[in-house]
Amino acid sequence: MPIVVDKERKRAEILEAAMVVFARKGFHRAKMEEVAAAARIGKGTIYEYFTSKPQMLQALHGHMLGKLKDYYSEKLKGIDEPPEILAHFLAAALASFREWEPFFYVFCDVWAEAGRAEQQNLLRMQLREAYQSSIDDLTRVVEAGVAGGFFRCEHPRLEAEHILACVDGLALHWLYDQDAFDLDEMTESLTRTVLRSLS
Amino acid sequence: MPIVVDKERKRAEILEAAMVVFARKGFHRAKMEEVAAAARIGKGTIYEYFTSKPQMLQALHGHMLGKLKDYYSEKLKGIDEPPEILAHFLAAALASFREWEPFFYVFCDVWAEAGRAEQQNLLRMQLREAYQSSIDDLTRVVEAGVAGGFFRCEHPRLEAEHILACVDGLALHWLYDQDAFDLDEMTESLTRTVLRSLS
DNA sequence: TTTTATTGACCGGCTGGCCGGTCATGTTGA
DNA sequence: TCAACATGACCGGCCAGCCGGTCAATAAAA
Repeated sequence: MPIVVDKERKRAEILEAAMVVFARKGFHRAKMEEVAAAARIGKGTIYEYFTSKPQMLQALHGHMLGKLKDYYSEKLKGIDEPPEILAHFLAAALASFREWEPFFYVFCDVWAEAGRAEQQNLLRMQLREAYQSSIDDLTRVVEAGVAGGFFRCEHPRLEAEHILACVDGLALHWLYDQDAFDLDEMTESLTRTVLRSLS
Repeated sequence: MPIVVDKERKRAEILEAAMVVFARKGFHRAKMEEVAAAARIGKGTIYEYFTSKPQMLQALHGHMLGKLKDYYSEKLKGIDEPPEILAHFLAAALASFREWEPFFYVFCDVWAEAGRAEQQNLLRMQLREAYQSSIDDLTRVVEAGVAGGFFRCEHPRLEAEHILACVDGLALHWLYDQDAFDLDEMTESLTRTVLRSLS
């Protein structure tokens, strides 16, 4: 039998390379050849794993969502009280700007692409689902806090949407004006604001 | 004298056309020829008014910032009390999603481009300045509210940043999942949350 | 053990089409 | 008549995706 390669593993390696290249140059400016070079493979090999450049972006998006999800569950492991969860979530979110900076650049491309695509577009659906699932998670935390007597809140879901929007908006502003932000200060003040608005 | 054209006016017309095309297709997929067709002029004529495609995006961005600014000052005209100003600002902001929808699509492209560009890049500087000036305005409103006894707030600037981030984040989410948002409901709840966090 | 056959993995040169930008050639109206 | 303006055919660089082919590793046969 011929060489057997761990396809899954290699695919992930290519996606890691793609993330670096896409993040730096932008999806449209990045060349498949550059991605290949970054992954130390030939251009043609990419097409053994992905069918097209847009499909690769979609795969990369899924890959990163998975990693971010793992990151959050790691950061929130073993924390039970809703106010604590919220505080750690916000801290993790803002810390992720630095830790996952390349991802947020790619996210800009994804937003730009998905917003224009038709509703059934895979990338767009993936984005919607990820967003809804984040909102769901956050809503549950707020509801648990209300049930436990930690929070007061009439519309947990709307509150969750505000929080998530705030985090995403900060990510955006941070990306193009990093110097204007002190992430630690921002984390502290955001946590204070959020907890206050829930009290 | 030969034909005299109102250059400024024509330039603005081209930018309006560009906005429509860029919004629908995205900056990179949009062709200069399409912009020209939308503006009912020849492709070559575009280059009488703009030096390149990226420069055109930058000009468009400036154009839109100006229109948005006018829009806000119109909406906030004659309103004096800080809580009122804030409420009207938020209402205007969320209403602008619908009214200026194309602009927000273009904004996605601008974010993606500017984030990757070097610090001195015109587009990036324009974005930074617009952001800082919005923050400044909002900070002044909060400070006035504190001075007038309407609000309590220890860090007006940070609070202003949260508010603006929240608005921008909502714009983003709304763009790719409009069905998930009831803008009126969102306006009401956001206003409530913001005013509560300042009380 | 050596030889041959088989197959999956990998590769990079090539090409067709695309598109930003230019410029030679009008066209217009004072 | 001519300056200002408009134009679209054209050019040249670029790049996604294709495709013909190589290679490496094993299995099977000798």
